[in-house]
Amino acid sequence: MYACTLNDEDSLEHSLFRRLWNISRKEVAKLAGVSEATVSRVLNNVGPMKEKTRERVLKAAAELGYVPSALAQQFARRRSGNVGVILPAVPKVHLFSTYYFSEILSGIGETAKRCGYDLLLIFREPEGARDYAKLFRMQKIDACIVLGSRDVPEERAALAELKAGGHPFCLVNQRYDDERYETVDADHLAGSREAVRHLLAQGKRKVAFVNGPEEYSNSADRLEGYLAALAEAGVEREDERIFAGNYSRKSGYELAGTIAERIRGGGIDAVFAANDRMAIGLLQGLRERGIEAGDHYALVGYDDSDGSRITSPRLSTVAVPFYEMGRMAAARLLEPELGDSALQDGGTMLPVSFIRRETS
Amino acid sequence: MYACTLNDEDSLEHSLFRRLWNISRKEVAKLAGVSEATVSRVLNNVGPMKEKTRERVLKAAAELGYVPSALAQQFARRRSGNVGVILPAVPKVHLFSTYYFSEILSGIGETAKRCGYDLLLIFREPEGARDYAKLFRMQKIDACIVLGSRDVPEERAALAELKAGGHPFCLVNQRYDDERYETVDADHLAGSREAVRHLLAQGKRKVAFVNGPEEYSNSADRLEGYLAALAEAGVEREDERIFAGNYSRKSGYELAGTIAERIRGGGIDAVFAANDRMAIGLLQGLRERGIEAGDHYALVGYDDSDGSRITSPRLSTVAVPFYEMGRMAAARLLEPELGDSALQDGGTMLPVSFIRRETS
DNA sequence: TCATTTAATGTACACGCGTACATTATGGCA
DNA sequence: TGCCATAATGTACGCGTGTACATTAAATGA
Repeated sequence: MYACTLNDEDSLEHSLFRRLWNISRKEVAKLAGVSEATVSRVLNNVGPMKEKTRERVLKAAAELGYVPSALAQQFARRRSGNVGVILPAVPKVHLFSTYYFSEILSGIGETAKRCGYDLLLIFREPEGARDYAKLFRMQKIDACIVLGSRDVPEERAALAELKAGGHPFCLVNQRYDDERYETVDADHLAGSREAVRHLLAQGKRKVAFVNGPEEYSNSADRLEGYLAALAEAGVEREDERIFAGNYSRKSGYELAGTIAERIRGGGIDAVFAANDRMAIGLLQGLRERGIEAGDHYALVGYDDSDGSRITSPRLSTVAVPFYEMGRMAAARLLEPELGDSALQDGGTMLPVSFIRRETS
Repeated sequence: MYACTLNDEDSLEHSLFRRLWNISRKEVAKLAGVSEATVSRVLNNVGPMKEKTRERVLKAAAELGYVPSALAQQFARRRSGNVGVILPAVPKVHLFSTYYFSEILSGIGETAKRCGYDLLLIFREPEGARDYAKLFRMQKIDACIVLGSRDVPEERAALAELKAGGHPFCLVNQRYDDERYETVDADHLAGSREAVRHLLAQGKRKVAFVNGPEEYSNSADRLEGYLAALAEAGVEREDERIFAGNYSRKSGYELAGTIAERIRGGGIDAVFAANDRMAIGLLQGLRERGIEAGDHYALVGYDDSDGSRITSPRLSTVAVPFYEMGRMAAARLLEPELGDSALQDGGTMLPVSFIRRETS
C-alpha cells in the first residue's frame, strides 16, 4: 500500500522504540514540523500560539507517547517539585500513634497533589544529625513539613538554619513561641481544659494528669489546659497528681502501680492522659489491679485514635483534626495566598473537640 | 594586613553569597586551582588522583560549603534516585491497619536510605487512573513498590504495563500467581492454618471464618489455610460459616448480628478473622449482644496490630513481619545481588507466627 | 500600499553535572 | 638520557528542558 519511505521508518521507530529510547521534545518537534521551543510553549501553555499549531503539536506528542522528563524539567526550572516530610526516626514512630502520622500524611498528600508537588519522605536520623537545610541546598526539596519536632538543641539549630537560609518550612503540632516559625497546631490548651472541665463536672475533684515529655509544646499546652480547668473550678493544683510519661502505651502502663495506690487511697478519682496510648496503657495496668475505668475512676485520653474506640469501656478522648492539619500545613507552603485568607492571621490553631465515651 | 586583592573579594563572596547564590562545581574548581572535571572525580571518587589534589579539592569544597545539586546529578545520571511507594487511595487506608503501612514503610525506608535512595510517596488515584508506568517514563522514580494492590482489571493492566516497559517494581502482600511479578509476601496459608489448628486443638469444631475481599490474594491464602486445617482435622467445610467482610472494623461489627445467632444456636463455637480490625469489630458487636470472646466463643485475628493488644480480652492473632517485608521488597529492587542470596529463590514467603492471647 | 504594531515561531543558550577522550606529568627501565 | 606505560588532569560535550532574544508572519491603521 505505502512505499517504504522515511515515513514508514518513522512509524516503525515510534511503535518499537518509544519504550526503549526515551523520546524527547526533539522527536515531537520533528513530527509536528515545528521547533522545539514551540513544542515547549504548547505543552506549558505559555505565550500566544496558533490553535492549528497547538493541535499539531499535541497530536504529535500523543502519537509518540511523549512524556516530558521530570528530571530535565526540574533541572531547567531549578525546582524539584518535592515537598519533604520529615518523620521521627523509625523507633520513635511507635511513641506516637501511627494513626496520627497517616492522617497528617494523607492531608499533606491531598494538598501537595493538588498543587503539583510530590511527597519525599525523610526519616529523621536517630543520631542527632538533622541537617534539614542540606536537603534544600541539594535541591532535593522545595519546601518541607516537619512532624514530630521536639524542642531540643539540635532541632532548634536545624530549624534556625532553615529559617536563616530562607527555606520554606512548616511545623505541625509543635510550636516555638519565641521563634515565629510557620506552624500549624491544634488548640490543645482548650482541648485539655475541656476534658478536665468534663471530669470536674462529674464531681471529680482529684484529677490526675499523665503528661508527655516537655520537649513537646503539646505537653505544655495540655498542662496549661489542665491547670486552667482546675483553677476555674477552684481546685488546688497538686503536683503529686501530675505524672510524666512519654506518649507510649508502655509508659502509661508503668504508671499504673503508683496510680492504683492513689486511687485506692482516695487521692485520685480521675485521670486525664495527654494521649490515648498512655491512657490505654494505664487503663490496662489498672485493670490488672482490679481498678476499672468509668467505674472506680474516670479516664480521658487525647487524639481520638482508632485505639480509643476499641477498648472496653470505650475511651473518652479529644478529637484532633490531623488530616486538616496536614492539609493546612501543605497549603501554607504551597499556596500561601489562599492559606492566609483561610485562617485568621496568626491563627494557626485548629479547634479540637471533646468526645465523651464510656470511661468518664 | 592583607591588601585588598581579588583574593579578598573571593572570600567576601564566600562568606556572604554562599547561601544566596548556590555555588557550583565551578567555584570549587577555581578555589582549588583545578578543573571542574577533577572536582567531579574527587567528589565521586572515580579514577586515579593525587592525594594532594584530593585534599585541596575537599578543602575548597568544605570552605565554600559546596553541596552538589541533586537536580543536576539526577539529570546527568538520568536517574532520579527515588523509589516510588504506591499507597492505597486515602479513604482506603482506613480499611487496612495504618500500623501495617507504617511498618512496611519504615522497612522500605531503612533499606532505601542505605542504598542511597529516597522515598517518593504516591497515593493511588481513587478513580481507576493508575498509570504507574508514567512515573517511570517521566523519570520521577527508578523503581517502585506497590502496596495494597488488588486483583482488579485496572491494576493488572497497570502492572502489566510496568512489566512490559521493563520497569523494576515489587509487590508487597499481594501475589499474581499467573504473572511472575517480583513479590514479597508472608505465608498466610500457613498462618491461617496454624490459627485454625489452634482453635481445633481447643476442641472447637464449628469454626467460622470472616474473610476479606477476594481481590486480595491474602484472602484466598487465608481461606486455603482455614480449609486445610479443617481438612486435617476431618472437619467438614460448611459454607454457612464463611463470611465476607472488607477488612474494616465496621465490616466485622456488622457481622455480629448473624454470628451471634449462630453462636447462640450452637452453630459456631469459634471465629477466625482474616485481620485484627474485623476481629475487633466482631468482638465489640458480639459483646454488645452479651457474647464474650474467650468465654462464649474463641476468636483469633490476624496481623498482631497494636489494636490486638488493647482489647480486653487481648486478641489472639498471627504476627506478620511487616517491617521485614518492607526491607526485603526494597532490597529486591535496590540490591538484587544480595536479595537473591538472602532468600531461597522464588521463596518470597516470609514466615508468620501465631500468637495466643486471651480470646482463644 | 506601506509603516507599525502585535502574534507566532525559530534560534541559541544556560542550567550543573558526569564522563569520553585528549593531553600532560610522572616514574621505571634500558 | 630517552622511551614508554601509566597516572593525573584538562577539554569538550551531552543530558532535555525553559526561555530571552531574534526573526518572521499577520493584523492594524493611515
